[in-house]
Amino acid sequence: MARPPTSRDLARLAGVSQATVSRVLTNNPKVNPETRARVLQVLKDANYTPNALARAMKTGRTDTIGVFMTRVTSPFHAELLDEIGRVLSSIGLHMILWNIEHDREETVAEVLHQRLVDGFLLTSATYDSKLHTMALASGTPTVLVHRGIDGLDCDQVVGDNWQGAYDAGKYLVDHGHTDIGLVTLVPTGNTSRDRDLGFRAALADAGVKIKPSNVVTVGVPHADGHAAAKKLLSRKNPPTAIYTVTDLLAFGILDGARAVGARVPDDVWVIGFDNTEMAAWEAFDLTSVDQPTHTIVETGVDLLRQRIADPDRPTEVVTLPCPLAIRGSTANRH
Amino acid sequence: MARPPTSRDLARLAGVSQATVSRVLTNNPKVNPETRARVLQVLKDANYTPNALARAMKTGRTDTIGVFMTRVTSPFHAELLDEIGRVLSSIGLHMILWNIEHDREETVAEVLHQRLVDGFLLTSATYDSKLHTMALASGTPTVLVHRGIDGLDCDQVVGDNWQGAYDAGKYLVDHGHTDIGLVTLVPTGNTSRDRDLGFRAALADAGVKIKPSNVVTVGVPHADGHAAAKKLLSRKNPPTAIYTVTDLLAFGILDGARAVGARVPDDVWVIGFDNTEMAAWEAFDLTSVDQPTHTIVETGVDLLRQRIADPDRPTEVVTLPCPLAIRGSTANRH
DNA sequence: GTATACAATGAATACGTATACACACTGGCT
DNA sequence: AGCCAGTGTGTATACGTATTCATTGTATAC
Repeated sequence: MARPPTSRDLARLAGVSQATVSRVLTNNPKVNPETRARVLQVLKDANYTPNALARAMKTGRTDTIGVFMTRVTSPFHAELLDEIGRVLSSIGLHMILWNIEHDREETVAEVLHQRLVDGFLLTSATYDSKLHTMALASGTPTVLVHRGIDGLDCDQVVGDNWQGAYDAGKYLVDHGHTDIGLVTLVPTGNTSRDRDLGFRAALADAGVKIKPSNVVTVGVPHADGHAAAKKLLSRKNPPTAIYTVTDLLAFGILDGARAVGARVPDDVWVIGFDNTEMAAWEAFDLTSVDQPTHTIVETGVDLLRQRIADPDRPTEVVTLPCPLAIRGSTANRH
Repeated sequence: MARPPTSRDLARLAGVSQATVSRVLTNNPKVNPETRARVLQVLKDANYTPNALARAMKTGRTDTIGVFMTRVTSPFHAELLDEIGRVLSSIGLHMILWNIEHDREETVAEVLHQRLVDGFLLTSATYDSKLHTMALASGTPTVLVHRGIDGLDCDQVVGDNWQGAYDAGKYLVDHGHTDIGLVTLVPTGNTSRDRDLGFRAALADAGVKIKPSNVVTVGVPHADGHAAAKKLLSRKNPPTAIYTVTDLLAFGILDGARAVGARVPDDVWVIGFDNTEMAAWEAFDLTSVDQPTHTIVETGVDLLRQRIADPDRPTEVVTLPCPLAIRGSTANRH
């Protein structure tokens, strides 16, 4: 038991050649039913499992997908990861997870060429990251999910962040808000950019101006939302609504509002983006633009499989609608 | 560029044998410095990375660790996963992540024998799961982190859940509480069991009885904590404090308390377990028993490496203290 | 000047599997 | 009887690397 049995060992046991054992393992039809049955019995008795490495080396397929992600502890990312795991395992694929924050650039570069995985799923493409460029250059099939890059010749599946943000803005304007706060991020990619621009466009289309003092640019953590809300809401004439580009920031904003005694939605409406599970918690009850995580992942994995099967097929960019999920942090005023 | 270059290709380019290239790659001292330099230059020019599969097949080491986990979207689990990723990548190891909920049992069984990884990290050992038994039987080095199994001959690194729970109970009693709610889980493993029993022991030692009606047994989701709090706090004489076995449930309890108009900590104190990052959010400001996640993971990975290096070493069980992190959901009454 | 140690390298092999190829056997057909 | 198509099986090889073994050349010792 020190060394696991090989197909050759079992071939000897079953009185056949190693090739026949291999044929049984790969469901090759050219094998006598009786022989197959006998071999299968031997395999079962020995509790045999083929060595995945040897198989992968021979076939060139590892049945493993590499996933690059950041900030796993962020609620939306955790949900995205969970969904990716669910979809991959449902079709018998393994997942190697790399956290871009933790891994050194050189490590990542190596990984790309090691042929350890059949394809890559990039969830955090940003303008300044070389990751997608390197991944594509490596020749390994690659799909961008959740975050895309304009004009990149690469399969991509993203939510329609611009439209979702636009709808959020329109919703606020339609409900009479004119003094609106925007808590936004320095745009590092399409996602954060569109969630900002779409919102501004909706207000512009409605003739509502955003006061410069109502725009707060922050970092990603919860605490930044908290601070932004305090800043916006402790002024003399605070905005009557605040939109922000992630749920995590929205949670911080709700906390900050509470800290300065502003009631939601009575004093201020709050809208987030991602529609994470937590948005439905009573502590938050947050109106949020929904990301169709399940569909994004399912579509992305499907595109990846297609590209693995045919590396030369034309690239596809899929954009999925992001409908507004309305909850108690906003309320119809009439 | 269709086929990545092999060490043999580069050997030809450098005018040496494949064996010498391999010696350079493995830092074998028995190679002439000049030759080494020349080969290294060629390797660099070709942007070569050794095929990880072939290397793994030859050496028997994949530099990859398999991680089994459940409920990645749960805040504590996400933090645990993040920490595992950080520690593994810091020592150059990859991580294959399997979600026990998603993967079929047969899939898992296969994986255990495929020799795809050098070792396993199990984070969710439960009594009724056959996973740890199967993993150990597979002969692959295995370490249990976060959740352990009593008496199992296997390396384990766990928090001292019993003591942590005891301290939480003692803290409540010491501050004058006598009517105390316990929101608990059906014990599926040591962790949930000890977090229950330790707490009960503290109350028993202090001569405080827990009313049967004050004990609510629930499932894991946030909503269950919410429902439990509503149930406990909408009675005529509600408990003055509620302890529960995870932060996620505690968040639900805080939500439930808010829903029925109970103020925290004025009307009721709340204590959770895990001390997740979210516990510090202002919406929760939750007193919680801290799990030393970083140390748990670091120690666990260290044990795993040691076992990989020497499979016959005696097993170790490491228990780490879980100190109480006090926040605003409890307050000193005098 | 030969024997011996040692350094550096190449040739050959093994890891465990999948598969191209060769071969034997069967049975149906002319 | 001879042929051919088809079926089932074994032999041999390849995937890309690490490593053992053999070989060569060089320096040191007698």
